[in-house]
Amino acid sequence: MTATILVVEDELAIQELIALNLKKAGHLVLCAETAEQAVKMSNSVLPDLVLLDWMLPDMSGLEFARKLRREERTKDIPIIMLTARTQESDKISGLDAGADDYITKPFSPRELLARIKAVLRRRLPEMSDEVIEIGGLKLDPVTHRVYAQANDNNIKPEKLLLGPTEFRLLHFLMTYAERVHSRTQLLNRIWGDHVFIEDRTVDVHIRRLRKSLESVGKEHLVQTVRGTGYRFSVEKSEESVE
Amino acid sequence: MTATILVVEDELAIQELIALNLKKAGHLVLCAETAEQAVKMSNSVLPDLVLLDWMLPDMSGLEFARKLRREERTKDIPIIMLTARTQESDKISGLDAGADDYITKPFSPRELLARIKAVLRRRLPEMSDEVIEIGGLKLDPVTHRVYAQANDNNIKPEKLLLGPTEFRLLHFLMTYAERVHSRTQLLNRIWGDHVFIEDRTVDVHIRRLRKSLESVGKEHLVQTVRGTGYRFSVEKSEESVE
DNA sequence: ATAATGCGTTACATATTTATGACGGTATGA
DNA sequence: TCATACCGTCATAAATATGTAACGCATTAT
Repeated sequence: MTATILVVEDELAIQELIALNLKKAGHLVLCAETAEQAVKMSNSVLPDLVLLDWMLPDMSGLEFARKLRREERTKDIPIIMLTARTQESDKISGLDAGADDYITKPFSPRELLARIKAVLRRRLPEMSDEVIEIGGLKLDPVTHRVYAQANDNNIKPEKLLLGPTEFRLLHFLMTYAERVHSRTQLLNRIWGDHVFIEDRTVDVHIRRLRKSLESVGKEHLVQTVRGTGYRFSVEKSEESVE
Repeated sequence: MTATILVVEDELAIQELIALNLKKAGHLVLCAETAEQAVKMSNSVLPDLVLLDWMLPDMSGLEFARKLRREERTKDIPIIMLTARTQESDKISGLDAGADDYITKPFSPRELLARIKAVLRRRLPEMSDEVIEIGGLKLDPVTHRVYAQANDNNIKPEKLLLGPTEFRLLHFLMTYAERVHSRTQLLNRIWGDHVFIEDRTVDVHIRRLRKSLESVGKEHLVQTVRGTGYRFSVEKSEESVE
């Protein structure tokens, strides 16, 4: 549940307060007072979510939201609007601009965190800390552990040891199970978007992940789709008969 | 859960009503009509939680809340704000200066109690005075002592000597056993939010904690999760099956 | 069939992250 | 006031994770 959150708010008292609460919840917080700052900031570090004040000195929050939505790199970032008003019309146009949710001031930190969690779960499921269980594998983001249910049904689940990258990789693949991801997609989502890394590196990490899975006989879950990429799938791919 | 609650409310009828309900729920209640009174009161008896009316005759609730947050002794006290529904919400500039929650009047006693309970549990779960016992370790918040049950079953439990920080660290980790915490999270929750302390310092305290645990052969309970943080866990993080 | 492409696998140098012991400063208490 | 306990930081060692290149096999295209 640790996300990078960009807070765009001109009232410093509020900004600080929000930042405080977000940090305490374990998020990484970036702050900006103006849309201009926010743009710069999001250019260097791509946030996972943007908390956006409705009224900003230089550009309206609405406008900034549109800008985010227009650009390829940022168009998928969830946005939560902060507004002091309660008028229905604001709600409409805020959501229109592509905001995922909006909160009217004043709001409690609890409400804020709840909304953030909800939005993240909706837009970036791999960031929510829910346990994922597929194909006899159980991955728990909170305890950071992966268990494999023994194939020969019965008996204790075995614990799986993974390096940091392999853990994220598996988490991502399991979150979007059955879907094929190109190496580039995996690099962007798991390594980050600014990195310059060889596509082939993904192969190696897939290899390492598989090796760990082999120790519990689950290597068939990570499948290669030739010419396309990789996939986590419960169904066996090709080789049927043995 | 018995807590000392300071109620700051100038309308006596409401104050009394609240006090009545809180007492009935087993809390110890302090009442103040003005911020000035409230300050005096909190100087003599440190409350566990403050119920604060938004509008006060001498000082705004907002200001009082800030004052509480500023001072070392009171900065961690949870605050719940009371606001009248009739007040224009956009006059309330932003979050309640660090309020943990807020309730709009009129509210039901049941709602009030529920929020109080939630805030207390959320804000200081590791402050509840319950003895925690996991993995052969027994930590008693009241006596501020930690005992280790000897591994080679039966024989007297050994007492464990810990510094203040190590005690809080262990208390926190045991409270949220099995969960992984990043260094930043640990700093925020155990040291406090405003602190400017190196992440690496956590390592050192973990080291000191482990050293103490070694003396009773329990050091395996505090585990490193590379790239993420630390965890208190009963399960060994090493290999599982052979 | 042969070439071209894609993938799996391994080895390895490098980078990153943790562990640890030492040090100076501060608070605490006798 | 002196002694002790604690704390935060640093330097260095140790551990382990990471990205690449290289090579060989498998699959696909020509």
